[in-house]
Amino acid sequence: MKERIRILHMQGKARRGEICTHHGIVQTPAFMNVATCGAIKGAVSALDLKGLKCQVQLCNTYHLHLRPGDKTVQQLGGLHRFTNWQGPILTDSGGFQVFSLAKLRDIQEEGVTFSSHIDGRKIFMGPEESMQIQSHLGATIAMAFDECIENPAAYDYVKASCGRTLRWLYRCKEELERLNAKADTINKEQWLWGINQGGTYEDLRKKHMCEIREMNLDGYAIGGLAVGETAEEMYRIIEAVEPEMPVDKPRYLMGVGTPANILEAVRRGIDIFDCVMPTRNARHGHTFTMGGCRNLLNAKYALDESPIDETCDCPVCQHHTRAYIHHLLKSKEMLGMRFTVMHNLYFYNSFMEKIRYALEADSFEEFYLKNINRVSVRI
RNA sequence: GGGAGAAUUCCCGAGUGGCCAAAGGGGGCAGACUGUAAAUCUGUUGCGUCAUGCUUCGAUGGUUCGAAUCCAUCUUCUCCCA
Repeated sequence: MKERIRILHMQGKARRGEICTHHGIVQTPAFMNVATCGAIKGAVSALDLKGLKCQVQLCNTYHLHLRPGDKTVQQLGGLHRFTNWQGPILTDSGGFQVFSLAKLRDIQEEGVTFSSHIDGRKIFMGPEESMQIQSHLGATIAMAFDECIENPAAYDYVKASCGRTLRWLYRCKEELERLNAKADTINKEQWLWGINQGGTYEDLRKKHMCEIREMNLDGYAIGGLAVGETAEEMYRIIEAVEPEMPVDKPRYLMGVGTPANILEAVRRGIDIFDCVMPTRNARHGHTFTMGGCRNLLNAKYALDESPIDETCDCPVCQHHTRAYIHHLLKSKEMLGMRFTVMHNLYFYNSFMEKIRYALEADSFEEFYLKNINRVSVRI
């Protein structure tokens, strides 16, 4: 299979590349903006995203299957037409919900039975169901259906789970190939990215990565990180797995993370990320800047007429003050969340852009040293 | 004009002699958040030179070893009958 990422430049393990999809090119390192239910939470539309340097969106299989239903999205022409976002879309497989809905599930070899978080009815999802749903949604990239295990977990459980996730991956690949060949499929070139698991055990991680690498998929993710282990353990696992990852396929670190996590991971060879942090934290007033984080709900901003970040070019920082956004958030006006979400997404997307520029200029290491501590401080 | 009831900490509202600086909720102040959670979670919220100290439950006076709780008077408010 041909390469799925073109590496333009490298500095150490860090890669500057581009992923050429049939919905457009993604310049990497890149951040995927999370639109779980087909919408960025905080009333930010596909139209807005164009002004926020967003390259690619992530939507969720499980959520869209429950509502409005993947068949409905299919009837409406797929996610691109439905949401009017014409760039690349990746759909998460529902595997993470096996983890996050832990109290409502039953995992078997065939698949997982969930209780819907909406009305409690039983939902069965296995590899085939996940692929069928993702095919109906018609995203650019489908993620494999996996089991994400909380860290720390017992070695024997992780080992057995990796075996099952691998068997599920074979089934995912076979099912998606079948679906892509069907006449009525919206996206007949839908890609499949596999997901590495193995908890915090380097040997299981490497073995699993080698096994899924053999399947020659369109991309590879590292999953099951930032779910309980320390940041140092996460970096150690990335370092252990990375040498086993194909160089010509995108490398996706799922669900990560803070700006510092992203810098550390890019430095260890990761290309693409997603995380709810910029959007979720924004809704609670937490905003990101290159100089650190500030919580606009804090009383000290009540009379502050500065923008969120004096150095930021985002649409919000061009027009609105901390005092106004503070008031909107305190009043629980949706506009407040919209503003902080827009700012944070712009921050994440332009943070990735700065990383790309630094890589192109061979100054990534300087960029890393200058910012690794600065971006995390509270201001 | 007659009758009934009520006033509690920033707000609402429990508490009817000691276990009460006073439940619970809201609001305030702060923290958390990593393949989503707008709707969540945590801490804190009379003052203090903080190990048992001080002031506080409409006001004043009283009963009692001890009062937010009982009594008297006053003030304000609500409802009912005229």
